[in-house]
Amino acid sequence: MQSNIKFIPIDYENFDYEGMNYIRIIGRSEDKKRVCLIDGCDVYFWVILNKGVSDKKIKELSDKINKISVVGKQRESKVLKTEIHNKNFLGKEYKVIKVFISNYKDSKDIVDKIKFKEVFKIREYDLNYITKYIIEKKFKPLKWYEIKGDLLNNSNEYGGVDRIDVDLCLELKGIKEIDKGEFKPKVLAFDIETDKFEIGKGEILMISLYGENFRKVITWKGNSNQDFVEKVKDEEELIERFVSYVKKYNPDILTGYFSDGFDLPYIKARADKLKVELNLGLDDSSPIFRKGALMTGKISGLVHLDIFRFIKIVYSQYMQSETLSLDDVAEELIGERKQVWDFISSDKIDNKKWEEFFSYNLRDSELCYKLFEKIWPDVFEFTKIIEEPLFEVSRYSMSNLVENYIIHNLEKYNEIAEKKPLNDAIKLRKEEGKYEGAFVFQPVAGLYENLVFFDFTSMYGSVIVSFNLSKESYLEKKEINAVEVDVGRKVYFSKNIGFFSKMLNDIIEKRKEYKKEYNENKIPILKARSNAFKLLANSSYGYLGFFGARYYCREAAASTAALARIEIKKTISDIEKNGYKVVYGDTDSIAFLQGKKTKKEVNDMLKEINDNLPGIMKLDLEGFFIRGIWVTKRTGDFGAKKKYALLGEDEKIKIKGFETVRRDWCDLARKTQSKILEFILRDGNEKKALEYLKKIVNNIKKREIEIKELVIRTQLKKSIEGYKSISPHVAVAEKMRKQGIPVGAGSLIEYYIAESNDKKSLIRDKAKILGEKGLYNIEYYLKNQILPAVENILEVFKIDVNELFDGEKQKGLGEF
DNA sequence: GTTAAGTCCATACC
DNA sequence: ACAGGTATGGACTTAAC
Repeated sequence: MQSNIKFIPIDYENFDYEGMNYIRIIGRSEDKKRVCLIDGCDVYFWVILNKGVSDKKIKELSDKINKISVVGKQRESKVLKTEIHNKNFLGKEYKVIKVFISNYKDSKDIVDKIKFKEVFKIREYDLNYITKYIIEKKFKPLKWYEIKGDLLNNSNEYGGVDRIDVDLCLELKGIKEIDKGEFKPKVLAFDIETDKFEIGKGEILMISLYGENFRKVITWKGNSNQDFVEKVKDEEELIERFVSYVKKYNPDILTGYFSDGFDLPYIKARADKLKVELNLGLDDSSPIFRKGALMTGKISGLVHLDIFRFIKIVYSQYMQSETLSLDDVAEELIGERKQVWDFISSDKIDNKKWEEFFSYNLRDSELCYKLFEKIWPDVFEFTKIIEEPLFEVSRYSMSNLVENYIIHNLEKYNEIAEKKPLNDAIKLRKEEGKYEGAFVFQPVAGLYENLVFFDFTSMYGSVIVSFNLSKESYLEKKEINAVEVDVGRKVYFSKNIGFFSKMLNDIIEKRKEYKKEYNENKIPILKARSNAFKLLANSSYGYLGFFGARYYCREAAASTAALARIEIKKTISDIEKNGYKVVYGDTDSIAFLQGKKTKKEVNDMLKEINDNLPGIMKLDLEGFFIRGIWVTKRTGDFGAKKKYALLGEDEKIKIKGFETVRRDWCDLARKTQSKILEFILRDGNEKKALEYLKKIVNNIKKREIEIKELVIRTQLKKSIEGYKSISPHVAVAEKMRKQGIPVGAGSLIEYYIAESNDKKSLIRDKAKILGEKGLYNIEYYLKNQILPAVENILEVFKIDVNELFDGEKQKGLGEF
């Protein structure tokens, strides 16, 4: 029986049946039914032949390849057929043999048997089946299709893989992409509370769930009068209830915050220990964990989405939050906070406290649900643009996103994909070392008035496109008409525009287009679309220089930086030739003094510069600023780079690089510095700033400052054992560990510096955990926090803060 | 034992 | 290991006396 339905693919999973590869796709129909599709596609790779191999020889080779088979433990795999094609590889056309095989898992073994001198390269045997399938069938994640399929409910075909909990299961017969726009998945958020933070230790105390018209806290602790709390008899039952609620709610997406690294593996570990089945999958399977640098938990049939992972990659660089904790992120993205709760040992919790704990737990799931709604447009757009399954895209690193975009767009250029570098190639690439990067203008410290900022839009991306810099265009030796770049030695690039440049140009064009669309219609989905292309454009340069990239090309990356240096320096000198004084610049931005010139004159100059920029490069007006301050380095008497503060025409202050924006300085130092910068920028002089400083210094001395303003936060970047040098935060982390507080790579260590009798001791010996008794160290906070934060700012006004601090010593409290 | 240079480390800018 | 290089500056470590 055939069915025709409108369908959106959400999750893809491959399986083997009788030695062949198949795919199971889970998605929704237009009428919100959960549908499973079974399908398959050809599995093949390409044998690229050397130039000049005769047709007769190619035929011979094909015949030999056709006879290859490998016998493994699992199955026998063989070549099914071969075809001869003309395809491009790195921009050059070749005769290639398309080799179809029975099982992609054995492709490497088959490839190893193809050893003929006529073979130039063999490629695409390292693409995974799902990627191949999506490319082959053009059946893309999160796009709507009209599909045809034969009913396959609970049959024995395909070994019974269709026996899963869905409304409809079809053997796919045909697809047609349709334009049906958005998709609102059914989402369930979850969060657990435990009495230990380490996976494999402690017990699950409660699990909360939050969905549309659904909220629940399941627990075996305490007694509750709150309607969302459900009490069960023990932890076993807690896990069982959790599973049954998930199944009943029937979500497309189960989401958590850091649930890859904590919630899901924790539940799994407890389920294993208690011998309870964690059959969350639609086929009743348990989550499968992949251990890498980060653990990843996959549930069959529904998408487990860890919001933290996506935010870390896609949002974090544009976020203000100092940590990626649920509390900070929720505050910044949706303006809501977690419920306050101090963790206490579960045996010390009384009934009233349990009630608080339950609602705390539910609140976390609620925030998670709301965060999901907030990030969904971005996740949705990225998935559609990258064309990889949602589960993967939500976890991909930036390089993975770029690379998969490339792989899914190669067909337009008749290109065969380059292979992934193996370990030895990666090692070699790493040994090549760094290359010279961006140019940073040496500023002169001072307070400047009426500044103009220009910046290049997507500078590196536009350099790559304009000069055609990529692996395919890179020439081993000089050729006529080639682009020559000096990166310490001369390197050359062909002027034949390659697919990499074309693709990147396309990305930049789309970014422009969607940005324009968004400006005309400010809806989240358009912003997400524009943002996704911006991110892709901005990271393609990093991708060129990334050792793990298929299209890694150190020469192209180095040339991009070199040409960007040349262009910004040229532009600086153009601006100077127009009679302006340039005061700063970093990579793609230039700051100069407007002087007596009008805004129109500035804009005219901008236009003229743009008329003469190469290729698609473009300089933009970033803005006009009323004042700006640059300071000297603490060591040396010349201006510090990457540290400045501006007052915009909109009266807003922008602070870059200063301690104010560094989270490893105490709040008091940061606040004091930002106030001082603000006084100076707004008033144009230092008088009020100095008064303010004196007040703060006085307060410190009188011990009127609260410890919480003096807390220093430093992240532990690796395990405690990994440190060669024991800095204060490492010493504090060690102390915490001894007290049984869990700390590890990634923990943000909080401490303050206390008074100590031993004057010679190191700072780390005076560092105390919050809550540890002690008086804050006046000398430390004056000399190591406040003074260094303000010294170079006031120096611009010829004020030696040291004198104030020291003078005070001689005069007693005198002046202060 | 003290001090200056060197190293490690975290965090920022773009 | 999971985009790149450039830069500041604190605190510890080490070398030199």
